[in-house]
Amino acid sequence: MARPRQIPKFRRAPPTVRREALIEATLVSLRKYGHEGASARRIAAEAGVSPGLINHHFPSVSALVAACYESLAMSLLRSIQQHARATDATPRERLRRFFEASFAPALLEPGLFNAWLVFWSMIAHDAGVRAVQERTYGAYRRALESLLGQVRGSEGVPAFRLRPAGIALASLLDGLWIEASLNPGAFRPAEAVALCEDWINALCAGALPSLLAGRQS
Amino acid sequence: MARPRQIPKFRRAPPTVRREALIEATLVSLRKYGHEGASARRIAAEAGVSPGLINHHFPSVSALVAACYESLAMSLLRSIQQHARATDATPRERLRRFFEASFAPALLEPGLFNAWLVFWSMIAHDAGVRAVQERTYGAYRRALESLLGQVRGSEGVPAFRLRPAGIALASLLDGLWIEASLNPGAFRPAEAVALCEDWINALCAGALPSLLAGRQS
DNA sequence: ATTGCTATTGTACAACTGTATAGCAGCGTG
DNA sequence: CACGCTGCTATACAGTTGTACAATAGCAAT
Repeated sequence: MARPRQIPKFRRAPPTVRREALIEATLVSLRKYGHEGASARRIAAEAGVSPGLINHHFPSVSALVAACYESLAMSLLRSIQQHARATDATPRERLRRFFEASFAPALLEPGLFNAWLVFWSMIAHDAGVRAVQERTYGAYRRALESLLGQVRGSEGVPAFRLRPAGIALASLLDGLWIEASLNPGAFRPAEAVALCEDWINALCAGALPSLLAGRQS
Repeated sequence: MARPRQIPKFRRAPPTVRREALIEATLVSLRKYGHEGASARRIAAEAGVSPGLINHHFPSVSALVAACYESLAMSLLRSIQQHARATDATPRERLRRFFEASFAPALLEPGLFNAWLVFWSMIAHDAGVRAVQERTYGAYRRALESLLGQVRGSEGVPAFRLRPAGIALASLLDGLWIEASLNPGAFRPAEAVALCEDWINALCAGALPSLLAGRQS
């Protein structure tokens, strides 16, 4: 007794909305299935859509994954930055909040790490993904340099070279994040935060001489 | 005028030798092609052998990749350790040499990073690879703990918690290695070594309080 | 109610994947 | 020289992949 054509077979959506939905579905698929989640059919299924639709909105699957990479990286950075500057705190407190946000449960979820591995492994072969990597890494580095710059202006803090310090801090954060993702039991988030704070304290105490100004290497 | 059957179509090899050759070919293939290099046909082509031979010597391609992972990780660790304890030096010098070996040109070659990404991305889905990861990470951590233990015994060095310190140092090394692999121009190997040395110096100066003994977190 | 634009589907395509298996052939043994 | 063990090849299989394209159909404008 069902009336014919009561429920439509699919719903149209404006390109912008559909593209965003596909990017979101890609993220879910990558988190769930890792590298195999980057397949057109897997993503389409996750989005509840036919595989052909991907090529209608994106030139290729790689381009969709690249868009997903950019969207995710920028969104995470924004969220961490927002958490860091939420209070009118001292520069050191802002850094601490940045660290805390970097090791929040959502960032340590295993699926996120696997998605990131997909992005990284595509850098070598796909120019679009490589471009996203450079852009997002630059933004990340600039965010750290900005926070470090505020700390450097504080009293009693020796002049250190901002750019290398930012790169070094990014490495430390990445290394701890990867270690925590690969080996969940190795340490607790609070320990990672403490290690980052220790590093900052050492930097501000002049205990990291290779980063002090006036040196060449 | 070629005499018939002058050149044989293939050469037999004892299982041990052939297995080693397949592992070596896998390494080359992963370095060259990244994730796509983990295909049975690609590896077989690299080894100059038919695809079916892989399943004759290994239960599956994943098992071959896992064997390659273990072989490579252990070989690299041995090589770094050997370089570190070559001299009858002080513990601090041994650590410095460990760092230098960790950022030698061979370790920073882009292909190596891409091979590593393949290993890591298989951890989530393949139990064999996961087992290798746990074993090799354990060996790596133990090596660092051993070196750190010698440093801790030195004069004027405060008692620090060995295990967390080893994990933290492993994270720092990994983070710098990844940063250098992803972004070759970010810093030079010597800077990475200097950052590691700075960290050790800070640890020995008691400037990393979260790692000092007698604390719980 | 009909028209028309176009987002969407469904399918076809060639190329690829890992693995199983039947038989060929290298090479040590007699 | 012939035998036979077994490492090895070649092929077949059912599955996957990304992309292209004709046909369909949602839905807004009229």
